[in-house]
Amino acid sequence: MNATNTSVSRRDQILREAARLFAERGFHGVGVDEIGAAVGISGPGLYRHFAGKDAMLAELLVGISGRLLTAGKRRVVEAAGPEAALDALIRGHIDFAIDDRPLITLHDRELDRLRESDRKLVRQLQRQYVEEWVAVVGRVHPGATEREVRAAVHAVFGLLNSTPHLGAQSSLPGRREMSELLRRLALGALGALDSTADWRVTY
Amino acid sequence: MNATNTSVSRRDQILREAARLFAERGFHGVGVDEIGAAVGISGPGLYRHFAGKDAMLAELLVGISGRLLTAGKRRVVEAAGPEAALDALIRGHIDFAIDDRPLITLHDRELDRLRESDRKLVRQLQRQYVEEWVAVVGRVHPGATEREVRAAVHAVFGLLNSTPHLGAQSSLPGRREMSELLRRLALGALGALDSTADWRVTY
DNA sequence: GTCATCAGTTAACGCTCGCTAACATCCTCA
DNA sequence: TGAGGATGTTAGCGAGCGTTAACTGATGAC
Repeated sequence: MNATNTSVSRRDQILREAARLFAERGFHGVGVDEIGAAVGISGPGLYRHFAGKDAMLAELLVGISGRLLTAGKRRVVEAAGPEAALDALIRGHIDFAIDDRPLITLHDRELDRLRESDRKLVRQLQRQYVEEWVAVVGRVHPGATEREVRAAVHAVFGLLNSTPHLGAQSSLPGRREMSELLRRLALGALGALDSTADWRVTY
Repeated sequence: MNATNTSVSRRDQILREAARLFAERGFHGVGVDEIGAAVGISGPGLYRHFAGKDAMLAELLVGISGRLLTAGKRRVVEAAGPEAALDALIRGHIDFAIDDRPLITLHDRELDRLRESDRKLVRQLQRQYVEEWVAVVGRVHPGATEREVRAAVHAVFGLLNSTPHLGAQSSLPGRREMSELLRRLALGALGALDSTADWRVTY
């Protein structure tokens, strides 16, 4: 039992360091020896915990996709109405983006390095997550076409996922301030879905 | 002269295919043989045109960064006022994002694979481009702090650069429609910089 | 007509990488 | 006590990589 606990903790430790390294230098740019060194063991020692380097990436991507979807679904059903659901989706996504920066980075960057079966699974989870958003945004902004909504949702993902790209500079807002700002920006962007015309001629 | 023209054209052809492959499978995930095959020659034949694989990536990243900055500066000085300058920056960035998808992808993904000198150069060009945006956005939305403006500019980059991530699905808007939508979303997001409070209590 | 240059080829080198094999150590528990 | 599983280690393999070397054919200049 204690051995099992130690093992799980080691696994998680490896996954966390692997995610960080993959995000920093790319999947192909990191060797198993480096991952091992990051947790204090040698490269081949990793094979006591994972079938291979691919398996680590697969577990990371399936995990983040699944958690995003699960949390998103829960937040939507618990919300009082569409506006509250949208706000909850935005807040939840921001928490993921800020707290799990490396995973968010990997999530849209290294998907093609997976075996086909894993890639299909991750794609399916991602698609369901997008659909969750599209349904909610479509109800909050009924004037927009579904194609517009779908593109806007992807664009808002890009907006919210921008945090990992700027590495902890001092000239940036703190966590709470950044979270609130991203939320306002996302709501502002989606709010533009309502105005179908008259955007060109203000000046 | 004719030989030089042929050579330049070949160089550009190689750069275009290399950008596409790097964006698809990552810098480390593409071999020189594949790049050569994409333009109809063998791997080592590339060394008649480039010093190495690194040099191709460097030329791509320096090129896109420089062109973004140059076009951005030109658009700002040619604009009638801050609002027009911001709109011109947005339109210009969208054109880059849509027309040079692979380069936009590489631009924020493979920067760390460069030699230090090249990386410094690209970073400097990127920073100047960001400053161009920050100055304009700060004038259009004087109520926001500079930290907010800076984070918002990065977020809008993420929004505008989201196009490359969705690969030409049929359920998406066409080029002109997508361009107009992205512009509205970006303006909507930045518009949220003006409302400092009262965003939480609408429902 | 010859010769230099350009643009390509194939062969091969040295290095790195993911992974396996074989062995060592510790912990647990009957 | 001692057998066995869990978790490491080091050595080494086989493949793939970027790059260089040596060579070949075409083309244009004098």
